[in-house]
Amino acid sequence: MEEEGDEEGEEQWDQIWNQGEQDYVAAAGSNTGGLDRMALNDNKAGMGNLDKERINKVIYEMSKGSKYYENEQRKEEQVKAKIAAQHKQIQSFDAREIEKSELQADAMLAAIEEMRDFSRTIVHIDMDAFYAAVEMRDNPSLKNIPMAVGGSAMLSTSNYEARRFGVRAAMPGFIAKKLCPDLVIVPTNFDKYRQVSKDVKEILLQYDPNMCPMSLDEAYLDITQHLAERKNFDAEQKTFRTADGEQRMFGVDAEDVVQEIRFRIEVKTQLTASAGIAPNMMLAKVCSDFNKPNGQYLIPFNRQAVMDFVKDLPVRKVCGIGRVSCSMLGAMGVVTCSDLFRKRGLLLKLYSAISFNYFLRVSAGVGSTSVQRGDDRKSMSTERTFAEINRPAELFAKCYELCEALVEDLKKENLKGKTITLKIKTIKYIVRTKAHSLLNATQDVQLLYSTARDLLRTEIRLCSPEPLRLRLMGVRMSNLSPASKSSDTQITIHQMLKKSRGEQKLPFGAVVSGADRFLSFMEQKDPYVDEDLPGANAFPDEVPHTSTEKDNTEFICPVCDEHPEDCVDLRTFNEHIDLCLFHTNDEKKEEKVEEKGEDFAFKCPVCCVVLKSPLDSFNAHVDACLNRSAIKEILSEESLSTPRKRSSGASPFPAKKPKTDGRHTLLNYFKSPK
DNA sequence: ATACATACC
DNA sequence: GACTGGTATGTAT
Repeated sequence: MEEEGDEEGEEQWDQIWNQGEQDYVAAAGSNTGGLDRMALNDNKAGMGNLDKERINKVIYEMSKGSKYYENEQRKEEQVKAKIAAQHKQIQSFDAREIEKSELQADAMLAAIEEMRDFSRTIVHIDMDAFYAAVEMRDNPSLKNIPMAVGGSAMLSTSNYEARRFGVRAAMPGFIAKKLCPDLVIVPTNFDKYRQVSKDVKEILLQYDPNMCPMSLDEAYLDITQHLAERKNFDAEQKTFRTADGEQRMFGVDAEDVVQEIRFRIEVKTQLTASAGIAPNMMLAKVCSDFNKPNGQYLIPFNRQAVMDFVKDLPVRKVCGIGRVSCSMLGAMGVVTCSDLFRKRGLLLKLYSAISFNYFLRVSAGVGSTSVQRGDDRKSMSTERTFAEINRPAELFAKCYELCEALVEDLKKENLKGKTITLKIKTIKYIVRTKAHSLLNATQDVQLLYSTARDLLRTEIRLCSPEPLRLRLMGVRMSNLSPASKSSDTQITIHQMLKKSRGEQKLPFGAVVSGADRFLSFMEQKDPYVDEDLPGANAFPDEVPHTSTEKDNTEFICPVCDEHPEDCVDLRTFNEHIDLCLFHTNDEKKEEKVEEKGEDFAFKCPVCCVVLKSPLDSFNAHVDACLNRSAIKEILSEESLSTPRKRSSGASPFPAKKPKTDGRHTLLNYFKSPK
């Protein structure tokens, strides 16, 4: 959407259009402690009346010294280092090789020129300050006051009143409040935006059935076909009226069509949109920003017009060239698109073929003319920011929560995936990702979790004995494929378990969690009972948890995969996990893997069922047995309030305690806390 | 294949 | 005090 993080105000760029370089220089640390990336980002449009000095100072004052700011400094250093490395590389070139590269670049440019295409009319539609506009529409009292949509942690967008104060999308609410104490922050209402977006799309589809929405508030259209058909339209087909019945007839040119589209959007939604019309998507996108808000701009469909447009266009305006690329390019004197051409010899030597080709295309004003939307998603993920979590038990529980959420989403789209990626962000804002690919794609929570859990466990161990202190965790599934049904290996396990179930001691003990948010998990049906299969309900949920079973409640450690007998309550169990993390390493896991050769019938150490299945399936089974209850149990309020400590004892297990009688189940433990 | 960075909304 | 969440892709190893 146009209120994206690196974007800004929407007065015409007239002033800035021809002074990119100045802007770049001016951006460097004024009042921001020298940290360019902290500064208000105004490189895409003029923010004429803004007191940038003051705004940057406020942002800096609010941020300096924070963990966030320190991380930004770190990243800034990295970028500087990259620029320095680039500089060094540049110095190692001699003029002759640059000339040679220029010739090579010219050959590539000729090929690009060959592909230049003016046959398509591409339109980019972009709703103005979308979320804010919707909120203002539905609550007129917000209309003439500075307002933003989002929360105190982060804003999604702001209205134009607020932008005058420097309040913008991707700015934390508390800083925005500092910049503009009267700012009203309205919580996001996505359902509403989705509905409005749907209304807009309905209109757009009439001009291009293959229209490509990029988000709730923007879309690309190829109206070539419509323009051709429109020649035969009668007056009525080009006539639309306002709610008041006022009529308006539109012409047959691209600009007329876009006027019509924008008119219809406004009539239908009471919201304004801006639009760009150009021979390709790259240019159309830039154009839609040019006369924003509530305006449109067309680039004539000939080479000269395109080259004129691109000549002084700051590279930062181009979709795909962000803050960092802009800095890197700026460091070698590339600010406008024509600079990309001037420096093509150098760029060819510095950048990869992909990047260089992209730069050349940009310099020539050539972009994609095909608005086909790639309908195959590549990945799906869930991530959450939270107040610091550092205790392993809570980290594992959070991980499980995310896996559950992700699987729910996967199932909505009937997808399964092979590669699982765990993402963590420490309280210092350092982000790490760890990935592991399975042999087969899955959409099974237990299998997903068992993998994510291993990745998390490794991270916890890696920083041991220090706790892993996180502010965010995320789980992603990639390598996706459609989830066909019965071929899933999990089914095999389901069936096996069901077969043997009657003879087995039930694998799961009574499960109780003090945390409300896990109650639903506790109540959910046994994941190993597949209702779609006959006999699936032979053991309804209520039955397994007999009093006998409860008496056999076991605490399963997510680290060592054992259920130490002496863990009779959550406190001792937590101590066990901590010790376990401290004392064990991945050797144990390696051993286990070796044990499991091909074609090896293996007895689940938890539920005693003998399984003969692929390693991943077996692991899934064991992990399910191990974790179904354990992860939840350890999250009680009691456990959370237990001070975190690691004893230095040699044994990974807590001191042995006498086994309690049947009444000392987790359930009872919580019903009558000590 | 994995890790990390960049970019966009 | 306090700085998102989801997806794609490029780059390096």
